[in-house]
Amino acid sequence: MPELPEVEIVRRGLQRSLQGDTLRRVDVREPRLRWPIADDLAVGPRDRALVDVARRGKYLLLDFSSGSLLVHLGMSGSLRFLPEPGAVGRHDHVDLVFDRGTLRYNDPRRFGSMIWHDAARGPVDAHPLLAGLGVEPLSPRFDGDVLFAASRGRTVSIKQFLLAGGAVVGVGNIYASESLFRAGIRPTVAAGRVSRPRYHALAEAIRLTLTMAIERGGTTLRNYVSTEGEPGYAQVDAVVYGRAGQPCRRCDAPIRAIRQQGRMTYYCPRCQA
DNA sequence: AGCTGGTCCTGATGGC
DNA sequence: TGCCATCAGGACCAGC
Repeated sequence: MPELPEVEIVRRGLQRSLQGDTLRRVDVREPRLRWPIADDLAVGPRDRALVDVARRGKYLLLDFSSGSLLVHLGMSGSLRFLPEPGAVGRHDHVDLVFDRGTLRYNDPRRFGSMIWHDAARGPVDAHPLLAGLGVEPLSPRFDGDVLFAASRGRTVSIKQFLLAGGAVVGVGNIYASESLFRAGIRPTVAAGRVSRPRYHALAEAIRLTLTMAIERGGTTLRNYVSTEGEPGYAQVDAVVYGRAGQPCRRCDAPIRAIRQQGRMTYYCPRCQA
């Protein structure tokens, strides 16, 4: 599934090939995504130039002068840039037709979303879906103090605390396990009971894990992502994720799998005290 | 307010 | 071989 690194790679690809280009038409073949695609999606950005492509958490923000197109890839969404549109395939739900080519949205599970935010309604950062998001993990503002401060008094596990996105965004299920392993923190410990020094280690682990994945992904994936078809690089490189019963790469103890809030978590019972 | 569990959906997987 | 049940997962949301 697209985690933050993949979304960031898509963002860069979009910027490279479509920035400055004019959107002429939106073809919606299947509006039933996480929320039904509204009619204004086809109207708001029409005949406008794509000014910038930004990212907030796992949301892509296609910024036009008239507003922003919010795109979330959900679990199985992907965007492909096609100079020539070609035949429409299964789950190809939306086409954004630019002068230079077509940006095609494909999403088998339809957990993704496409939402138009008109500039007249204020800055896109204030959009309800974005307003409550935590700090960007790759920004200079992100460090252990941010996590420490946000976690005081919280009784949920550190894993759930990370996943919730209120403190830091973009740490999905895979990277939560990976980062906690690197920081030597047990996923089940209450967020409010983790010390400041350990949060500093965790923040570094998160930054490192995500940065490495972006670098790796930049060479592994081309241009536009494809979530389907390509081997998930995150899983290929996983230290603990998906490795239940296999020896810890650091200490050889068998990796343990547990379920937290219905999500799988993997950790080393010896390295993560 | 914080926390839990439900929900959407389809492709992959495994048992029979 | 085919069919059916189960599961995975992002993130919002209702209900306590």
